[in-house]
Amino acid sequence: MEISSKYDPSLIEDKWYSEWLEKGFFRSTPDEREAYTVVIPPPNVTGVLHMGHMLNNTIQDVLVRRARMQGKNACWVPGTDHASIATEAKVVSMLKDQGIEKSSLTREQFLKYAWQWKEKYGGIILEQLKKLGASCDWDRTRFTMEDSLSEAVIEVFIDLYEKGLVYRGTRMVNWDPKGMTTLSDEEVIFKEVKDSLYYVKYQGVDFDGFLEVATARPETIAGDVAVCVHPEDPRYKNLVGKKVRVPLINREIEIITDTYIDIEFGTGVLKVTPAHDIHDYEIGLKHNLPVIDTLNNDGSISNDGTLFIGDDRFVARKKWVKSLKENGLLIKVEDYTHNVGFSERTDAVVEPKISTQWFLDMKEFMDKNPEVLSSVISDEVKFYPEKLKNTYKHWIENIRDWNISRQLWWGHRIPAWYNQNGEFVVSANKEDAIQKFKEKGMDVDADNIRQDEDVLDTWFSSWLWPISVFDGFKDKKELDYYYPTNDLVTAPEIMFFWVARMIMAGYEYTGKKPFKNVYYTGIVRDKQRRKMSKSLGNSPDPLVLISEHGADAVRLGMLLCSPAGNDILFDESQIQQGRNFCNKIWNAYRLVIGWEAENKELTNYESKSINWINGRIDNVLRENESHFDQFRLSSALMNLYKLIWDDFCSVYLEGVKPAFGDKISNQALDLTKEIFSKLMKTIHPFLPFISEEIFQGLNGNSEYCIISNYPISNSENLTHDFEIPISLVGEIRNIRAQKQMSPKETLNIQINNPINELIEYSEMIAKLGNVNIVDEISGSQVISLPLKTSEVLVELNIEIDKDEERKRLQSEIDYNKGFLKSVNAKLSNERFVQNAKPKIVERERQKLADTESKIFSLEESLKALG
RNA sequence: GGGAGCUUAGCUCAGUUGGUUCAGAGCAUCUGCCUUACAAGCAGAGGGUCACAGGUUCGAAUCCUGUAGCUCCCA
Repeated sequence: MEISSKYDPSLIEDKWYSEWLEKGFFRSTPDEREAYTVVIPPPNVTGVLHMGHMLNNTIQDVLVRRARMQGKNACWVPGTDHASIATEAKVVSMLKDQGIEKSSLTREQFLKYAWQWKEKYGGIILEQLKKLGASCDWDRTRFTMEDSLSEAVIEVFIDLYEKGLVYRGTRMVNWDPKGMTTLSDEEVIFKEVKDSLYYVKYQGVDFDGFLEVATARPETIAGDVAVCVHPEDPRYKNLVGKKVRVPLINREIEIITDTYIDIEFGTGVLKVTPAHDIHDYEIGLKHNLPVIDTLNNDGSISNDGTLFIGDDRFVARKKWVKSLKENGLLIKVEDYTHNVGFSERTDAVVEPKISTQWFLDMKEFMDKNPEVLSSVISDEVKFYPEKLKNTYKHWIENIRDWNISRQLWWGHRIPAWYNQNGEFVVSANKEDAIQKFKEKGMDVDADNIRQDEDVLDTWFSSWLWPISVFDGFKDKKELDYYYPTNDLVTAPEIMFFWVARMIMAGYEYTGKKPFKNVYYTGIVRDKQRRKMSKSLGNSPDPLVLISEHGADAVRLGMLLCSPAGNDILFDESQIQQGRNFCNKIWNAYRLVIGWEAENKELTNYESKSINWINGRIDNVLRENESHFDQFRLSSALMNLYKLIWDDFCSVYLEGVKPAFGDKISNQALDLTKEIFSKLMKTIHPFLPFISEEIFQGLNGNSEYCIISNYPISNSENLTHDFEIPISLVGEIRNIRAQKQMSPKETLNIQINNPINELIEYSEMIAKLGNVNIVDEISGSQVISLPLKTSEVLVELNIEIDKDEERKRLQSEIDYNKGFLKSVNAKLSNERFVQNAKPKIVERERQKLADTESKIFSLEESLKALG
């Protein structure tokens, strides 16, 4: 049978994936084995796969596959998130394209469209993950808005309300005028923006002249209720308590004092606009000032804004500036760089806004659950990389109440009910609500009860994910087995949104941590370190990459360049490297299955080689255990890459490969296949498809790589006796390259005083170096190579430049003498000999002896050259 | 403004309690090879004052202090 020299992943990937599915290898049910659990960070239900998902899910799959092969009951739970604001925004824009305005629809009509959208696009991303090879238990696929998970969300809300942790309150919140909803603090992204600072005249009422006020937001002037100066500011001391006129509006406001004011900033005078700035709001509360809200929910000027009513805030700003100028009230304009908050989802400039919302009292919550912080500090929940512990600690220690209501329709509707008097109760349904109103002695008219219009923050459902995917709020059976989960693989940017809150929910509702380890991946960037994004067009389509190069190649390309905790700089050439590696393995496979075997003795050399390669494998397995423990997957993969390519292919296979026309002993062939199979198992978590294909091919399709036992390191000792022959081969090849001789040309060498290794491995030296080892070299053109106490003479068929050869030897001697000097210096330093560990001193003595003998041998060669 | 971290080869990064010839790996580069598994390959080579300046030590890429530059997080 002819097998192509080019590995074609398209021929096998789908085949194996469906076979694994069919055999149920991904499925998990509780049994007596140790559980290994991972819950997927649920992607947005209508999202599509991007490079970040690829990295994230490849890592999870590597961990899960390895655990499965280690005999654990591996359970990887997939699912999607309803992503309230993102999905609603998509549906709104889809409807707009069809000429339908959201405002023209009832809640029910809108939700119908939204569910249709979800049915159509929901879960595409999960299908895409299958192409990557993700070994999730698909029977367990969950969705944050399905019935069971929704019930858990409502139950938790009610519970927290009854515990007094959830409250309804009027606060200054972050308002997204584009999404028309509030945002949590975490959903606000601060960016540095170049703006202008306007210096405006506030005319005195009961004094001559005016106050000069610097502001970046002239469009909010109509909302001014005071101007404020620092009590110690000598410039304004005698004006305190007097009045000024609001520019253009002419309303009179008082000059007050507060120590909040920065004397250095602007003119040292602040216009106090409580409706539109958080600090002004606080000053307003302190001084009992009124609130004038000059903006509508969509960011346009409200009736209370007096001027430019209905204009967008940024349009109004320009008009205000123009008008101030025309009226001689604008003194000057300065460039001003400051940080402005933007909505994470819609990128609109966030407006501080006073509104009534639902909050979770975080201080109280943390007092009740101190483990949320202590578990991370003590590594009970371990973060990789560790440095993120600090960030977490800082956030927790400065935590603020969590605004959990959103002015959206797509999501879990808040289970609060209002009577005709505006009083409310919290309960799961209307019937219970009526009951509760009655119990509390409040008026209740069944026809006039209405449910809160708002929905809950998406993260208010995701924070329950590790519990709710096992239906842990109803039934503890699966929870007891799978929870706490083992590893969470996610992006650092959602540490506060999600990771921290899962830890909170975990301790509140199970009394336990939700996971043991959190591995934060980096952000996928392009070669110029730009974040991959749709708008930049620098993000390749992962599915195209998979179809072009194969899933294995993509996985390897992603992982090779993603050291733990670092951003990954993605470049398609890395995937080519992955593809090349697959091809290398493929060709090794072609070689081995093409060998013809016959019944003969295993040679001494073959058995040595087998011992050596097994030792190498054991060594890598041992190193990789610690790499895996530390989530250093790149290092583990690189170890395997070199093990297979350099040790197995370039040294082992080249060494035992029978000469043209010869046959190999069947014992050696069997052992080689065994070694190859072992390597395929070892690499399987990284390259699941090609490893399964080759593993099955080597073993006559009798068993599956995916559920085989992951190899463990058996021997403690790596055989080092290969090193000297290999280094000799290297030197011979080097001479060949320097003299520009063909690799095809066989050279004669003579070994004087051969040390053991050179005798034992003479066959390998001959093969890999393409040399004949003879007793006595006949020619006169000879190069000498000292090797420990032996000397190797290489006979060349070309004239040797004796001067050049002398130079080479001399420089070698000089280098070694220099080295010898430094070793001697150390050893003759009494303080070194006294203070250094004996082992270190002994090492230095050994170096001294080795170098002396090497110099001696080099000098002999130089003499021989005449 | 507050906090955390980083700086090692052209690029991306390792470097574990300070001590093997410790200055490494992969990629890239250069040279020679279509050698019977693989040119998606084989063989070989070059390349770094470990950001800078001090200090501790017998010994510093590693520990301490300062300086510069960069990144991230929070307000």
